[in-house]
Amino acid sequence: MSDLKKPSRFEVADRLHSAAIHLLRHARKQDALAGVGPARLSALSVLVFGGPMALRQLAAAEQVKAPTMSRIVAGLQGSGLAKIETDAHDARRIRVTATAKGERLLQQARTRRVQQLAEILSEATHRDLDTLLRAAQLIEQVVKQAADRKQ
Amino acid sequence: MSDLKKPSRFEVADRLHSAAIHLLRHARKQDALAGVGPARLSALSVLVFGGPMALRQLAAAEQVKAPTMSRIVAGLQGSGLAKIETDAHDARRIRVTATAKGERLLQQARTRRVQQLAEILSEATHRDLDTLLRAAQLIEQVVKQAADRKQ
DNA sequence: ATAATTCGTTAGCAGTGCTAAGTAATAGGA
DNA sequence: TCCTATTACTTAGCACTGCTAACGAATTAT
Repeated sequence: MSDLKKPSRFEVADRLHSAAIHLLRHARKQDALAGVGPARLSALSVLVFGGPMALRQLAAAEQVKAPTMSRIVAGLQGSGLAKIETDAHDARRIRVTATAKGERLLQQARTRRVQQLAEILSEATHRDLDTLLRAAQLIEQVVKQAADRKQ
Repeated sequence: MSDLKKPSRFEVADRLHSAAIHLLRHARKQDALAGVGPARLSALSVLVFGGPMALRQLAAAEQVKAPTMSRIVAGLQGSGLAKIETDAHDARRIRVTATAKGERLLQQARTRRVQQLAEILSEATHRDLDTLLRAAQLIEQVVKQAADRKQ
């Protein structure tokens, strides 16, 4: 109960936006250790958890235009983190796949990021953690709903 | 009723990380409309809500190195969104201030961002909003504590 | 007075976003 | 079938954002 005020959606959205930015800035520090930029790391994550896919799909998943993803994939390929094959049914398409090295690197980077955030949460009580967990679940839920509404 | 399980810091960090990424991907779309890059917009926000400050302070607030902030401020100045004065007590320092134009632009961008996220929250109940607001406050708090521990 | 520190800038690199324009392959219609 | 339109990806070139290294100027400490 604590707060008597009923927060407006606008107020919540604004504070949530700010909090998310500040939170991710801390996680970002660890990314430097991976030796791979954030866009490549994020795309690699999609490949590892979503499986091989065409460039256009990958671009859509990352909400980025095709030329941008083309360069990201080229970078991943150059580092040996992903490989490109041509589609058997459509020679225009490519099939991007994470390599074993890519999967290994992603897991390490992911662990570092999460541990960095866990460290930040060291002052949080169990009650706080419960609130944060429920908030994270809510966010995933409403974001998914919003994405579904679009298509 | 919620959950009987006590969430670990690691688990909370992991879900929070994922939620923050997905949330910000939606907000990012609106930022393009401002005609000002995200780093400049964010720095301008600090100036508007935190008042005039030295470059070093601003860099610290944005968790960015001095040369990066130097360029961001130069960009803001070039667009007439901020102005630079010399500090009266210490001639090495500069005093960065948001202009009226900067404040106006920030408020517009802020409104767009907030409306975008508020739309996403359209399905959330008052109870959900309360959870999200408290989570946002907690995040800001622990991030601030982490930043203070460093210096 | 001199040395060390602090503040900000400049230069140069890498990465990431975009649009415009080009190439190659596929799909569709006359 | 052949010609056109569409789709998939790449290339080129721009702007923005992050970094380190190296510099000049001002302040602080010895």
